[in-house]
Amino acid sequence: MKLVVIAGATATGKSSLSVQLAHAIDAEIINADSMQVYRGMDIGTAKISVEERQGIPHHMLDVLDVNHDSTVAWYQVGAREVIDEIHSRGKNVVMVGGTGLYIKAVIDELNFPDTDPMVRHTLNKEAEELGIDAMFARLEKLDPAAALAIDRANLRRIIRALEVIEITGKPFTANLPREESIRYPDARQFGLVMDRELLSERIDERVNKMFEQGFVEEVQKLIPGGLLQGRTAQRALGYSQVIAHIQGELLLDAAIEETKRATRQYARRQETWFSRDTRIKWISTKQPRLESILESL
RNA sequence: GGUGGAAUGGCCGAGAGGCGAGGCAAGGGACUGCAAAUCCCUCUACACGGGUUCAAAUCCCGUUUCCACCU
Repeated sequence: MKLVVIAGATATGKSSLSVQLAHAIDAEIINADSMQVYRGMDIGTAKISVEERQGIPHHMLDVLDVNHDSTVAWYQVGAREVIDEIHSRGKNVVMVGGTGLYIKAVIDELNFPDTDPMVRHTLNKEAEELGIDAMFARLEKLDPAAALAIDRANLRRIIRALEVIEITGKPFTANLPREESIRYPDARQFGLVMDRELLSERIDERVNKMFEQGFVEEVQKLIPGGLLQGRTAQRALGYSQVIAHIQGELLLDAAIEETKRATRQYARRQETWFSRDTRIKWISTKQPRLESILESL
């Protein structure tokens, strides 16, 4: 049974292509977008509508409430279960999305040591009191290899490394596999590319449409559901800007412009991430997408 | 026409004789439980022409443009 991945930056047209592909190879779709997992976050995440899904089952989509946090570890487990379940029914899988880490976590043998809220809480408190330099110094002592890999200014990653060391009693780097071991060696990955200018135009268009379709109202409706309580959902592109607008910190026009800008920057980061994975076969706008994929399967 | 003020990198914006503020945008990059997150790097400007000075974005003179006010 096949596992086909469609990756690439936002607004490159992954979703609609994935439906076509699913039809062509008798597959079901698994979402690999960290924000589209949330129920109710539809307009702002440019989530594919039910009609557009054309009857193809979509998994890992609309599975989390906004007041819960999505994490890679959670996604990894869930997505793998779904993949194996679909395969066991004799169907293929198309995994689509722009969250590179999520895709990698599923396909490759990434293992995420547990997290402990108490440990983390203490570390955060210590960081506040002692400062980031002290935390980095501690990491340097406990795990020099990790300190080398983590930027001294990136508190979030420093704390996670310290957390893992404390929980497992082993250096953070000990948990990382030496060589690439792959969970789904037969997975085929495709990436959609578009030149910056075109992508930029598409992003602007898409964001304008979001606001016309009632993005602000969507956010307003999500707030009673706990949007502001969770850590991840409220930071989503556009959502954080709209929240700022609702709270009177940002004019509507500014929120729109900021969303466009932030989305463009995000697209760049996505390209950087995906460009590292040499297994990805890139498809440009000049090629017939569906055909190109079907040919190389 | 007169008087005064201003002119700084793609944009905003400090500096007021000698180490090229900073922010934003843009570009590049990192990435193993918040990843649409978090973080790193790069981009050498002072309107123009003269002058003073060892040294001028900073002082002086003129030119241009803009803004105020006056007639």
